Amino acid sequence: MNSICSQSTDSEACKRCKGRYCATKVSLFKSLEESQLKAVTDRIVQKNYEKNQMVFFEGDKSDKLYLINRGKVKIFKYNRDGKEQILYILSEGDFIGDISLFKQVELRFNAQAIDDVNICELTKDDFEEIIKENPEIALKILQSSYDRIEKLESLVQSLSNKDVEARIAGLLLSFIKDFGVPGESEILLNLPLSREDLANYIGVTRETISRKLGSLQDEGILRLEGNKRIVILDLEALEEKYI
Amino acid sequence: MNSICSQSTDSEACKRCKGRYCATKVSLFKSLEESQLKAVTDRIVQKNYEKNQMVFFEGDKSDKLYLINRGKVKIFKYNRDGKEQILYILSEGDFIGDISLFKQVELRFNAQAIDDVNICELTKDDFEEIIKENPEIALKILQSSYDRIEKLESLVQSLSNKDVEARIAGLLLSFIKDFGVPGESEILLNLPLSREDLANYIGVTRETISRKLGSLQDEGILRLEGNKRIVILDLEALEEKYI
DNA sequence: CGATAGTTTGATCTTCGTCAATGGGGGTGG
DNA sequence: CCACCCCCATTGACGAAGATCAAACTATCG
Repeated sequence: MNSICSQSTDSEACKRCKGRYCATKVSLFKSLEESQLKAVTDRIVQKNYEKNQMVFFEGDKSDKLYLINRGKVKIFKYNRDGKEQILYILSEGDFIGDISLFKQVELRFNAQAIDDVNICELTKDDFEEIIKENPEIALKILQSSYDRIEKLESLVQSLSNKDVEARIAGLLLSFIKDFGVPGESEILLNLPLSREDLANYIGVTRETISRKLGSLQDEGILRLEGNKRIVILDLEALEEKYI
Repeated sequence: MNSICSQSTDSEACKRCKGRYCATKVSLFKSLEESQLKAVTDRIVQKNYEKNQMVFFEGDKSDKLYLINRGKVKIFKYNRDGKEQILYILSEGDFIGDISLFKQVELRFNAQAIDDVNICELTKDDFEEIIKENPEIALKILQSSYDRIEKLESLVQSLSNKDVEARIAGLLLSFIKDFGVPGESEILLNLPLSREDLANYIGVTRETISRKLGSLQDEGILRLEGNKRIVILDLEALEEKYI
């Protein structure tokens, strides 16, 4: 999912075209024809959220579909001890809100912008209208809900792992898959999350993350560059930690 | 989901009718008319699995839909340290296999009978045929996949809880919801799982489960009756532990 | 260049896992 | 009908690993 639209020029274009690009970007609408795409686009309202701003809160009435157009959004709940448990990191092309469209009336989690984020919003009614006109979208929703199930199952798998090092390895590997930039022998990883968020993802404290990343660096598996960049030096060794 | 068909008489009927009852029992097929129901029934193959028998294995080719007709089935994976991580407990009326029907070719988890189990099996091809004839089933699949997502999200929530007592409380509460029999002031809970399985569900050891259940008993919150029965004495206190 | 939020490091405490021994209940065979 | 056995659960002692609290450090941005 390497963002064309995250370049500034294109995001300019996005504004001009009133969200058309974001509709094409979302896999849900990829199959639509030009005219239908226009119908979707006309119903979309674009919004910008700046870094750390909340997109919605747990308990909010769920009456919209949110399509991520640019940036990243973290979806999380608070657990018993008041810490965030991150469930998903959504990027460009992903969408959320669907679950509640057919069933729930309240959102079951919080959504917060990680970057500066541009989101296309579609009301529940409009969305259902679109589905009626294009029933094949329902199948795509099903598809994407399976993707979500898979993500959750592997998160469960990871959380059930006692060994914290294995959990971190798993987290890094999944980030590499999503956001990694392969070099000649190394892989550059621009972390979308702070240490604290990393910790919240795999259910440990930020101190533990620090220590474990430190020891992975000592072992020569990776190199930490500032707070937001990690260079993976030995992918195989990292995979070994996870398996 | 209180089982009519788990009574012996009815399960006799099930055999005679060649699976018709199991088709009606499954929410997927509830909307079907008599004639369509018959079409489904004719394609179903019933199988019995005895306690602890495996229904399928992770990595098996996924070419069937499994509808639970009687009994309970646990769905699990093995994690890095070789222990089971239980993902779902399926009972009568639930089904599994759907996820792989449209996408994967390999099952991503193991299924094992907890009780003596009766399962109706439907091939992938037959199922797709049925969906074509009854498109409204697709929507039900979507619905049930949302249910699954909810289950997983709350499992994640629970696993991310450091406090083991809270995790156990959460597990008990979810069992109460599914299998609890309310009395006058107490709630009787017939556990579907062994101590070891309970432990595998929330990612701790069986010894820890024993100790924590013991201390909940000491606090007067519940009473242990043998290995498979728990009487909940103070539901509010239990909920307090979870919140 | 300085302020500040985020990160790392250290020392101590708590909790759960591990290993080993004991206990009990249900089913089977005498 | 009882005794025995086996499986499962419980209990105890100990150690390891991560949480917590506190302090030092550093990246980043104005």
